[in-house]
Amino acid sequence: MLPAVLRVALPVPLPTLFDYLPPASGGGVRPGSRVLVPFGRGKAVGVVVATDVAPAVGAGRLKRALRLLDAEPLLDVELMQTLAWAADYWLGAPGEAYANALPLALREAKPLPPLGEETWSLTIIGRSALDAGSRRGGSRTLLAELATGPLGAAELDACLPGWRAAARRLLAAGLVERGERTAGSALATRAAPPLSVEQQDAVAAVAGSLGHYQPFLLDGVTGSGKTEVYLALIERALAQGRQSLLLVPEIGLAPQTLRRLRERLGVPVEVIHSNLAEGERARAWLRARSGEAKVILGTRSAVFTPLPQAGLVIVDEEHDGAYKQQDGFRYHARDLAVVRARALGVPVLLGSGTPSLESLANVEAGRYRALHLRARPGAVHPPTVQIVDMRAQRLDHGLSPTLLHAVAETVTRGEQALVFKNRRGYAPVLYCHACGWHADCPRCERPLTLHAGRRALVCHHCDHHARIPAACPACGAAELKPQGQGTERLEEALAARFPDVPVLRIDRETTRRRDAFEHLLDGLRDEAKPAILVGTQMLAKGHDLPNLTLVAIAGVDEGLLSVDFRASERLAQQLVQVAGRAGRATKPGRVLLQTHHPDHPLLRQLLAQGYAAAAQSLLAERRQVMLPPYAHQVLLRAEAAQRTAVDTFLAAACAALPPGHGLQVAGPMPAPMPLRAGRQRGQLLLEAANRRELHAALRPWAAQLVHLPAARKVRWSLDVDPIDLY
DNA sequence: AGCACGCCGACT
DNA sequence: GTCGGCGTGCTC
Repeated sequence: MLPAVLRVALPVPLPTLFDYLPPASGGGVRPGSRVLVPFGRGKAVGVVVATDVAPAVGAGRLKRALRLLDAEPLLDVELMQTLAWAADYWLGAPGEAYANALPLALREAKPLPPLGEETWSLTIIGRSALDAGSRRGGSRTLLAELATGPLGAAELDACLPGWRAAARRLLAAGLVERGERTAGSALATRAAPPLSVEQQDAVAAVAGSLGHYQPFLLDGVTGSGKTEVYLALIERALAQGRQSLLLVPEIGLAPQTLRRLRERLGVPVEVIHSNLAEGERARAWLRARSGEAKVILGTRSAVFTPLPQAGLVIVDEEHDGAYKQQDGFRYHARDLAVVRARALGVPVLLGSGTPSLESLANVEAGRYRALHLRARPGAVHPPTVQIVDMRAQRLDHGLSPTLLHAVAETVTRGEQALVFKNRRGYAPVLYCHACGWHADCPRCERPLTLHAGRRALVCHHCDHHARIPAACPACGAAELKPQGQGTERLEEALAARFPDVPVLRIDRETTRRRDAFEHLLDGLRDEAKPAILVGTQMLAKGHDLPNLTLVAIAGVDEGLLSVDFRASERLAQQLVQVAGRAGRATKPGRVLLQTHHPDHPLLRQLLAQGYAAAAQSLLAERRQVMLPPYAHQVLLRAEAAQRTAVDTFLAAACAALPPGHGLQVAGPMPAPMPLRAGRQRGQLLLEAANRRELHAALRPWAAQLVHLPAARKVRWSLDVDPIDLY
């Protein structure tokens, strides 16, 4: 009789699973349990995916697993199936899919951390200290956060980074105390605001599907109250004792969502994202697994949270590219959320004011049901949008008189203006008027961005830094001119123009510290004082600024001219999202859009008919030329120091394609950025109208690539449904 | 991905 | 004479 053999997924980027003899201590090994195994010269923690398999290698090569780590499987059947599906679909290494699903702390051969969560609360003197306002800075903020009740460490991490220092001080002073929270601690709840008819309809539609799989696309403009719909549905799920998973695209959006969830639902909300301390992340994951956690809020990786009592899955801002992992195991959390919902037998709600063309196509095909929120309850009128033809105006650092005039009017009224430019730094090019030389990155052959504040030229592709030359290195001319505008330059120009109004720049540079962003915005939220904000797309998301009435988009032409077929979709989404910042409360909003292409059909249609119509046109174009979502793509990328290594590998990969595959093949060809960080880059794009055929052909091919001799000389990756073709 | 083995340069 | 550079090969 054959010995019982375990098949184990190990955290290595190989397409293989590894077979082991069961640990000496005997049975009880089930799929979903972790085992510690000898691997190579060391040890590794793996997940058992099957027991009693026929070994894939000779019995003599089998090693014995060292130890069973979980008496009860850590991953349930549904999650195991979903992970297997995901590894197969995204042509990933199975071991990497499992590694992605487990918090780091659970990938170690240690006992599981206890489930109870560290909590902090105000003492009586703490409350009087808060009322008396005797503390300052971080301590004061922490006291204020705790005023509504005890908070878990994870929640504090999310809403108040760096809170531990303050907690230590306040603990020593006896103003706060530590506790431990287990299931069922009731929290204060706030009553739900009355829902609009549209919101009620949306809630009723999804609630009617609780208990079985049904995807919904909730299409609601900024300020239309999508979050209230989510909250009402989570309440319905809670009433049935069911768990809800709410995904948001980035950590920055978590604190405000968390605050609202916490205020409204009388249950602890778990937060899972990659900035969380690993111990906390593991605890939150385990509380979800135990069913104790009823509401889980998280970013991309939270899609792997176990949900034994799942009731509902929600993906907020579903169009956001942050849901796609861009290295290693390249899964898409939104798509995986839908697959999980199907496996779990629960409804899934994808929400966005600017839905992805993929989701709109799914509505069109009858796979998703569409729900609409058209009204903006908070706003009297939708913002008025006006195109400013830059060709007809004399520009001051890229700002037209019309734009400057509008900003002046706004701040004179005591209101706030946002100037949007999706470009960091001072100027994207440093240029010599005498000979035409411009500063290029030696490792990417792309223009270096001038950063005046840092007194450096910086490559935004590889972070290469260079000194600013005093004279033109080519012809010796004394004067080099910055060409184009970044946020830094706009900030300078606006500060010079409006010396009496605070000008705040908000981009990756000014918000390096995680809390800085929130602090900057908090200062603008309450008081009705004028200000000018200059920023990149960081400002396009979330963040309610009631006194912001003007959004001035300083330039979008890069998006109109890009070769990437997704650029126009992204541009439309970005414009609508950033325009949505204007006039959210009772004041009417105004949007100005500077462009050199005022007659561009996309802009025209977006303005005249809105996002939905523009998206339909884009979809029609995609259909006509058979691009996604009407065709399916897989991209093989490769890079190496030598171009020949890249070419050889891609040629070999191309030759290895199964004969008669019926796929469209583009390439091998240089990547849109053929040189990056000193490495030569190339790609091979495979396309098919039918996803099943594409996968059938590529599955064996992908497994074969690892064994190509040429593969060892390059760094390569496969990207299924790529969203970026750089 | 790690990790070791394995052959060729500048150092105590 | 060694320490160490990273090419190549393997992991059940």
